[in-house]
Amino acid sequence: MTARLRALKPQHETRTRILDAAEELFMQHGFEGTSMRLLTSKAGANLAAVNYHFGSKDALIEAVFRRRLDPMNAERIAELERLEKASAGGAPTPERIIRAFLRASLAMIGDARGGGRNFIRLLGRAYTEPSKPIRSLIGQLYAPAMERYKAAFERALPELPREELNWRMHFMFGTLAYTLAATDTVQLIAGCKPEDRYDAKLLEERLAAFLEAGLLAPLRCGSTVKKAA
Amino acid sequence: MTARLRALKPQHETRTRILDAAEELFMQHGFEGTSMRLLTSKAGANLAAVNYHFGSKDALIEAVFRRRLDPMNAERIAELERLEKASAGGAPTPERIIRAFLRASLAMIGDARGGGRNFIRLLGRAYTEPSKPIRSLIGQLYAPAMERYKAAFERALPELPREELNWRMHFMFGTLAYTLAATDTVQLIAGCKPEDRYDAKLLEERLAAFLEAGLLAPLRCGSTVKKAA
DNA sequence: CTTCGATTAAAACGAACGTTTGAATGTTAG
DNA sequence: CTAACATTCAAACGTTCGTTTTAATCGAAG
Repeated sequence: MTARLRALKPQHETRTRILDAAEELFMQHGFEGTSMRLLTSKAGANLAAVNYHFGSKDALIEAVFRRRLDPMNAERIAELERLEKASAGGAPTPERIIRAFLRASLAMIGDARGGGRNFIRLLGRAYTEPSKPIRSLIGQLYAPAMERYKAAFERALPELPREELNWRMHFMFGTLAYTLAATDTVQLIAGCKPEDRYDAKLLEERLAAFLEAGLLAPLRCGSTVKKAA
Repeated sequence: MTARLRALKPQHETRTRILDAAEELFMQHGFEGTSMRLLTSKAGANLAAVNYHFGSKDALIEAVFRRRLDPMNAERIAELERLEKASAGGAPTPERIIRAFLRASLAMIGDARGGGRNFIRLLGRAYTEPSKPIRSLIGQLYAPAMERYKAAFERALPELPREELNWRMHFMFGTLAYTLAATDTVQLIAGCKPEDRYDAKLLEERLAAFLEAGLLAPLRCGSTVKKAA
């Protein structure tokens, strides 16, 4: 009991140092490209520390995602519920829902010191990660928030066929993931000012405008989706 | 001279078998996750064959991309030039430019037998690849087509600020890359019929509608982008 | 001070990696 | 047939990987 308490502090210090180092190195070199030796030396820990504290490299990867993704998704859901309460009965507008979803990601982009930026870029990469366990972990961690937002969009866009909504959410998610994951070196389209790239406010405006328009795009069959509110 | 000619057939057989196997395995397990032993055994070749024919694993990776990307970008540019010729002087509409760009990617999605589908998904992953040499290779291979399309969009949307266009092209590219790379397991938003996922025609309609709307989205400052034609 | 549990440290483990080597093989020109 | 060539093959190279082991270190409780 007490023995566990006194052990918590130093344990957590090393644990978080490892998590921070892993976050950055996984982002820079990928999971397989990051060796335990490089990782532990960057964290200022012994080579065996990862296996002692986390059990294995795979368990460390999972811990890296859980540390940030759990609170992030909780925040996303809270933001949505706040929004729904504010609109008292009626459904929030698609734009507001989109902005609520974006906000948690964009807040982390601005957090360069705390490592949030590293994580958000790492996360963007994880969606296209070859390793099946990692992808299913991400999917599983995301699922609750995803369900809530899907339901919110369905209520906001009752005229949009469900299947079309699925696809458009897929597209929206891809745009966000790619935008976040893209690094300075993958500038296929040159010309974005580097200082703007991490400006959360600017990014939110640009992304929200693009995504809202895409989500509300007219259907090919002639009928258009009426803009709510 | 003649010695080179007679050697070409068997050489190319093994080479293409290796390229095909690499394409599929790189997509499934990533570059670092694919060992030469697994790769060569799948290709029905000796372990040393890769180093004999390509020089190294990295050179093989480059060859995998070049084999498909060079003709694909040439096709993209040809499609655009055809479009510009058809519209005789005036700029093609954004929708047509978008569709021209999509077509080359979507044509490969339909090509499951020839391995095109494997490659297109591999390509989607490569944009967020941690390895710097790979990213810069992709960027370099894409650059010529990218410049042409950027110029085409600039002519089609003279009222859209250049910087905004850069961002929106970035978004569009992300949507496409993510959509192509997403595998069956990364179905964060469930509900897409599996048989629709590889239907090039359907995908083109859905993507074109979404991307065109996003590209033409009204600017926040009040002024909107007029739809051309 | 002693004891005990948690943590750190150094060293070694076997396995798998990309690559290289040198001989065997098959194919074609002279 | 023989010589010359590109290709294939089995084997081994040295390195690095993730993990395990065993001993040292530390900090509070008794």
